Order: sequence, then C-alpha cells, then structure tokens
Amino acid sequence: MPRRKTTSRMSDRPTMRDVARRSGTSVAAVSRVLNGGVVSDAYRDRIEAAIRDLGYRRNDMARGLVTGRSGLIGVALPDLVGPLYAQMARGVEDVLETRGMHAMVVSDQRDPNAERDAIELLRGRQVDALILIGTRLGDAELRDAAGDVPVVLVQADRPDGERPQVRLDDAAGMRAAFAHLHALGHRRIAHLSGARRDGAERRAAFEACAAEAGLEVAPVVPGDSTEAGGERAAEEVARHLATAVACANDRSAVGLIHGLRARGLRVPDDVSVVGYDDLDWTRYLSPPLTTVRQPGRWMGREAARLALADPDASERSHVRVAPELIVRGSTRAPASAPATASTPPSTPPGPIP
Amino acid sequence: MPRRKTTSRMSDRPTMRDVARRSGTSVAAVSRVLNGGVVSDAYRDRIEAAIRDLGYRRNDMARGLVTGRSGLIGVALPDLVGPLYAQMARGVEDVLETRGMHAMVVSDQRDPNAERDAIELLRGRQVDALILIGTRLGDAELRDAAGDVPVVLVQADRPDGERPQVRLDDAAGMRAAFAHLHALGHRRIAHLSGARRDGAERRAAFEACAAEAGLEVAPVVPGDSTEAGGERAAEEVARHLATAVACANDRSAVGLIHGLRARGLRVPDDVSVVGYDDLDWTRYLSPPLTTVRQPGRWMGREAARLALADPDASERSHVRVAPELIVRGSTRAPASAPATASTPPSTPPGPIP
DNA sequence: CGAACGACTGAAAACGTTTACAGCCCGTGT
DNA sequence: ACACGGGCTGTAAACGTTTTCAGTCGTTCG
Repeated sequence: MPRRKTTSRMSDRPTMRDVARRSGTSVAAVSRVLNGGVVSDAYRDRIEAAIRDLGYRRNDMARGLVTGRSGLIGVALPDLVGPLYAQMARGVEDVLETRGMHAMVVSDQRDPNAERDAIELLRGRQVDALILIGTRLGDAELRDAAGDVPVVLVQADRPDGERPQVRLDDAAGMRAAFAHLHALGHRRIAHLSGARRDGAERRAAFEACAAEAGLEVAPVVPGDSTEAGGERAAEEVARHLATAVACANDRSAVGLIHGLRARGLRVPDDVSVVGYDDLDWTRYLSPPLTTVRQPGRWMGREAARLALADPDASERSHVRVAPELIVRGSTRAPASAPATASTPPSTPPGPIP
Repeated sequence: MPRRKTTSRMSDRPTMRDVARRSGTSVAAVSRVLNGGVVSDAYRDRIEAAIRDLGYRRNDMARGLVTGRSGLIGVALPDLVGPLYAQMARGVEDVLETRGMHAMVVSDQRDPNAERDAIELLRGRQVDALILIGTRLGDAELRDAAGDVPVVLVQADRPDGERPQVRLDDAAGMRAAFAHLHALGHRRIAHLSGARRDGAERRAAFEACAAEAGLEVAPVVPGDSTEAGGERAAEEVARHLATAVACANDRSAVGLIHGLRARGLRVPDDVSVVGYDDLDWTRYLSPPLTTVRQPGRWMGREAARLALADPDASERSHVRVAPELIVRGSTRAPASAPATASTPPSTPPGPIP
C-alpha cells in the first residue's frame, strides 16, 4: 500500500500542513500563529485548536534549516563528571533558559583530538555559538575548527587575546590563600602544585607571594590533580618541615592530609592546609577544608552572556572572575608562632608584632 | 548589492553545491562520497580535494530533515551537578560514541513541569530516542509528552511495566548493608530514611531485613537526602541507643556522623554507619564511609543500549542493576557484642593481631 | 462616490540534504 | 551487429519550515 503523500513518513508526525488542512487555513497562517505574527482571532483560535487536537510539535530541524540558526549553544567541556565543569554547564543553562535557547553539551574526555571532533559535531548541528571550557586548542587550530562560529573561551589553556573569554583570577585566589596563611603566622609555607593545565598560574602566584613576603622556606612540591598525587607529596612536605601548605586543588589537598596523617602529623595542629576549588563536599571532611572557591556556575553564566552578546557591540569581552577564600577548619596558627590577627576577607597585610 | 544566489547566506558556509561546482561534479556525487556510496576513484579524489579546499562541513539539520533521524539521543536528567546523574550521562555517551551518535543532555532541575518542557525540546530536535533519568512523569503523561519516540526509563519514580527500563536493585543493596551490619554483631540497627523519591524501596527492604532477623529494636528515623537532615536525625538515633545505622544515602550519612559526633558519639567506635550511593569522595572522609555503590556509569551504558536496541527485537528490556557494598572504615563490630563472622560479600576476613 | 489604505491571507520560493530514477557509456555474450 | 547488462553519473523531488510578495476585502478619507 503506497503511503498517502499528504502525510509525513516519520512515524506519521503531524506537520504544519496537517494543521493547516484540519483548520481550513494555510501553512503560512499556522506559522504566524506559532511565531507570534499577525493573525485574526478567529484564525488563531481555529489553528490553536487544530494544534491541540493533532498534538502538533514544531520540527526544529526544518526550522533551523530555513532560519539558519538553531537556538542551540554548543558547550564542549573536558568532563561531565567533574563538579566544577558541571556547574559551569549549569550556569550556561541558567542564562540560555531565559532566552528560550538551549545548551548542547558534549564532553571531550580531555583528549585534544576528541575536542576537535566535538566542535565538528556541534558545528554540524548549526549551533549559534560555541563555549569551549578548558580547551587545549591553540589559536590557529581553533580558527580552523570553529570557522566562523562565535567562540567563547572559558579557562583556556592558552589564552587567546582576540576572543571573548572568561577566566578565573587564579593569581588572586592564590594570593588570598597565601595571605591567610601568612597572617596566621606561618613562615614555612609550601606549595603543592597541580597539573600544568591550570596549575601554572597558581604556582607562579605562590612563588611571587613567597618572594614578596621574604620567606626563606617556600618549597614547591610537585603534585598532579589527584588524591594519590597529594598523598605521595606528604613525604616531601614533611621533610621540609613546612607548617602550612597551599595546594593547587582540593583533591590533592585531601590526599595530602591523608598522607600527612599517615606520618603522624595532624591537620591543622601540626600543618595547616588550604585547598583550591571548593568542591562542595570538602566542608564535610574533618577538619573541614579551608579552600578557595571557584564560582563555576557564575562563570558559566558569564560565558553564556558573552556568547549571546552582539559580537559587534563594544562590550568588554574579557571577564576575569575573582575566587573567594573560604576559611574553615584545616588552617590555624602554627604552634610555634601564634596568630596575631584574624584574616579579613581580602587580606590587607596584618600587623606583625 | 544583491547576494549571489550561488552561495548560501549563513556566513557563506560552503554547501554541497559549492563542492560539486568546484570539483566539476554533482551534489549527488558529493553526497555519495560523504556517505560511502559508489563513486569512481577519480571522482572521489576530486571531490575530497574540493571538500578540503573549501573546508566544507555537512549540515546535519538538512540531513536530519530528509532522513527523518538526527543521530541524537535525548537525555533528560534532574540535575547535571549531582555526580550520580553525571555519571549516568557519561555512561550513555560511552556507548553512543561507538555508534557515531551523540547525546543531547538537558537537565530539568527536578521540576516536573520543566521535565515536560525538556522532553518537548528534545522531541523538537528530532532525537531518535529518549532516556529519562529519574522521571516523575506517570504512564499517561509520558505517553502524551513523548508521543511515538522510543523511551528508556532509568530509576523512574513510578515504574512503567511496558517500557524498557533500568533500575538499581535497591532492595539488594539495602540487604547487603544490613547483612554486613548484622554479621558484625549489631542488633540495634536503625534506618535513616531518605526522600520518598528513591528512599521507599530501601526503607521497605530495611524493614523486611529487620523483621527477618528478628530485631527487637529497628527504628526508622526520617531524614531527607541532605546533610542537614542527617544531622538533625542524630538526636533520635542516639535516643534509640542504636549501635548501627543503615542510611538511605551518603549525604545524610555524612550529616548523621557529624551530628553523632557533636553528641560525643564516635564513629565507628560507638555507632557504625553505612551510607548509600558511594559518592566518590566519601572514601576521603574520616573514617572513610562504608557504603553501597551505585554503578551510575554502567547504568547509563545499559540505558543507551536499550535505547539503541531494535524495539521489535525480543530482547529483555528490563535491566536490574545490582549495587555493591563497599566496606570501609565507618563500620565495625559493636563494643558490646564482638563480631561472630565476617560478611561474605566483599570482606575477606583480615587477620586480627 | 471613488480611491487609497489597512489588516489579513495564501501561494510559492527558498534552506541543504538524501535518494529514486533515468540516462549514459562501454564491454560482453550471442 | 545487436541487445543487454553493469558501473557511474546527474536531475529532480522530497523533507517541514519561514518569509516574501501579491493579493482580497472591508473601511475610511477626500
């Protein structure tokens, strides 16, 4: 039996044609009802009724084909499971939602080649803009992969001056952590570094702070961004007799605390530890972790705003987000040199007796 | 200046027409090269060269429009930020990736109305199937919202016998937790219940276990799924003099431990606590949490497999995933009645010095 | 009273693909 | 020599929308 040509093949989903026929009008009228064009009330009623009766839903692919836009923003991130990235994605959704748009999220599993594929995929779907989180692609590769689609970079590996982008002010975060420790009276402060990925700036800031404060002992002990790496680092931290450690991230801070404990060192009694990231569960550790909060959701929001902004508008397109120090239980004054002052939020240099 | 009609308007992205012209062939030939049809080698070479030169990318919207399929599986989940859901999403991606398909993930923020919208959106994008994680929609609502798109349910609130679905065997998980506690020698075991959402089955299983074991004291103390709820529950747990608590989820278990500690009760010395979920950080608590692991990623994989399966194939479409008990440091034998036997499942009896 | 105007309406042309179909060319079997 | 078949190729018709443009019809102004 030949298919009736009056109805579409894909599972007989009704089309605007069907709606038009049932309501005795035309597809143009239906389109106008759907998109808020001008239609008489009588028409509108009849068409809306037909839409309900038929259970009609618009086919966004066809729509996108003719309008040349998809209402989609592509988000490529290294990993859906990392809480920070997920929060960013959510931030993006927050603002898209208010514009009737949506995010298409794909994770590239930290593989630079997969990242290119992800962008490819997103472009095929005609996304209206791309938000690249933690991209490893350089300027040229990016131009090549993204073509003419507007791109917003979030925490890019190699910042590209030209493109809109949002970055965490990692230096400021590390300065806050260091200042907190210093104000508590610590003078032997170590840094547990992270993966090159986002650890470089934090490490540089730490070294700058240490130099500025004139610390004689400020070892940088290498870690990756894992608990295991932190645990391994405990040995070296202990060897340096550091009384405080500013870590490049929470995960290695947690590992470090375990390693320290395994060596009979207590936190914060013997060693103070401050993390970086504020993974949402670190407050439930004992002691609760003092750490630097990365406002992931907010960064996602900013990124979305940039992606939606008119590229010609002369708005500033580089957003630098300031992290916030969250003081909890893993830091205190060293036994040897008691605290002199509590740390005010952003740490003007406290008086030293 | 009128636009040349030979080129498309949207940012002058090249089309198959352009490729055909440049290579002196036809769009059909180009399409065949792209989709692995039959073409002579000479043609293939010329066309591939043109594709490279022009930087042509296929427009998946146009393609989807004619083929009636999108290569997309829609995933609706309550919240991207919850680690379990994110893991499920990742599991889905795992298997789609191998089929050259992709997931379109939208989070409905736990709101049943937003969930309907999400499904609507996904349908508009012509997803080839829908994976609904933790849906609250009932059978009828679902039929209405999803129409003829194949649907796979994951951890649905109200299981719908007809549709393919994957569920965690919550009863088995709770039985494992209970058995572990009981084998350690605990006889006053409490249950900290969770939100109705996914707590009902766990609670029922607990009560069944308690009855079967003939426990005289087995209070169920109400909690929600938050740390705060767990903390509040500590009071009542203490009042019942329970020596062990099987919780409906990790978050409230963590809160409970805090609350217990605030009352001077130590874990596991005075009270053993087992969680449920195995959030990936609970191993870093002190003590590390004994808990029941939900294999989120694996569930996601199963769901994707079901979504891709031929609906007519007489495969079994109900998958029940068994959780695994992870024994760590938050449980031990009660002081009053030392352990009689170790728990068979995952704890080989370690030598006791 | 005629004409111009305004508010609505519908036909039809895109949009960039896939695919059925018909055509071409060349080699082969009879 | 002719028919036939097979391997490639191009034309054109969908797919379901949006949008332009030319109407239609009543109303209002001059």
